[in-house]
Amino acid sequence: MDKTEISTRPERKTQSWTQDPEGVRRNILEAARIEFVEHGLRGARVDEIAAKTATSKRMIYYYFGDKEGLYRAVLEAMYERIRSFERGLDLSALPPREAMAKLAGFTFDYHAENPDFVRMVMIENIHHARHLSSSAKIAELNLSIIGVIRDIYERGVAQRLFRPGLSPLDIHLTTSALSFYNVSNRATIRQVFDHDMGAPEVLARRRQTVVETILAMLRR
Amino acid sequence: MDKTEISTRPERKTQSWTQDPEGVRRNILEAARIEFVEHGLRGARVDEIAAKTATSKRMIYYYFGDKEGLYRAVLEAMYERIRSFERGLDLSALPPREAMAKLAGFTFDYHAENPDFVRMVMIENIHHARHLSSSAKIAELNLSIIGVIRDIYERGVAQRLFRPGLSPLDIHLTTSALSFYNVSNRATIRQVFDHDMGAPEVLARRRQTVVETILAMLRR
DNA sequence: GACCAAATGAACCATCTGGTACATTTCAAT
DNA sequence: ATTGAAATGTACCAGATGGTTCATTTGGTC
Repeated sequence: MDKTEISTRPERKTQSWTQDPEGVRRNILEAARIEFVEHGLRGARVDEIAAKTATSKRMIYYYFGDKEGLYRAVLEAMYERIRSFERGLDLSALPPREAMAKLAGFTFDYHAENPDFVRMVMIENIHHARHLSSSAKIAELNLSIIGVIRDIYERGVAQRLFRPGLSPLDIHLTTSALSFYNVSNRATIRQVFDHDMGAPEVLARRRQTVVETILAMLRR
Repeated sequence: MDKTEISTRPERKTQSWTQDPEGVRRNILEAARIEFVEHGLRGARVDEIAAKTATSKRMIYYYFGDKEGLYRAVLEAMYERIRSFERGLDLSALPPREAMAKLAGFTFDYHAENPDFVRMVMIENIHHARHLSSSAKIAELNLSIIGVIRDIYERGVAQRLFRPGLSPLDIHLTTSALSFYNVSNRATIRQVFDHDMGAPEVLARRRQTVVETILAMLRR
């Protein structure tokens, strides 16, 4: 079947393996995540992803269709992951200020601990979020965080702890921005200010400032 | 000199033009900016840049060496541009709170009005800011903004308007984050929350919240 | 144990893309 | 007018890269 006879490989023309579709899928997804996060959609090389895999490039196309299909799969998997973490929070029992501080702290920590997620969101924004279109899961995820914030905020306003007039989205955007930026812009911040936002002490200090800022924003 | 005789072009084998090195340079830079901002470093196509140019691909390599050289040139030009705007501010005459509000407002507006700059910074961060290394101009630029903030902040602390204990960089990072995020993550915010941060009313409202948040952060 | 769809391997290809070779023209100094 | 360096046009290429073709194997089902 080989068109060429000059192969230097041994006589073996066939090979054995065990089937494991789900394992192969996960394995590809993991390798792809690393590559896309590091090099972006266009910068990532399919051959390089395949090389990092326990299987072959053939399998990438078999399971994911094309490069963009693989990218979308990686993106979805990352968004699904964050949801599971968020569910672990139980804020409805805490008083408003404590609840908000805990939520802000969690958001800050999640971003700091998951730079891959942050980079993926950056990359997706560069591409105008065109791969994030028709995913019901994502809508659900984010509606839920808004709901959590609304609950805390309304309790806080009712107790005259928070100033009225803000929208839950305002609060979420502020929290996200202050959590996202340190990670997303870490490289330019280091170059420009010679200040490493990834250093533990720096990060801890920044965390406190961010939480305090959120609370200051809410104060009457 | 043509190796092929099947050209369908007219007999003309030579052509006339006027020399204009600086114009050509600027023209290339402008076309490159558009392409890099839209597609990123790897995504941008040199042929496409050349096509948007009044001249040829040959000139790109003549003036900028290679694709990365061109990218660096675009990046530097954008950083230089923001400096000229910043100089226009005169904040030393204003009282601390007003000065800080004006600075925050300016920062917010500059980001909102220059999404190209924001995208370029995003792209550079994706690449770990490796093209931003040895530029003295950039260091100077950013040192100056820190100096401006320090001046305002120290006056505010001396007048017991601001709480002590913050660093100028803290304040700058907060201002930047709140100005950057709306623009950098506009695409995902729209997809996820069905909320367009680019709409004028939305932007104006957000601007006010951001300025208020900065002031709240500083308040004793 | 025959059979078939799902799963996998290995080589191959068409095209895109950054970069270059070479000839030619402009412009300023002499 | 001459000349040489800077500037420009045209065609071309080598390698990288996304994607495909074709054959083969596995595992379950009857």
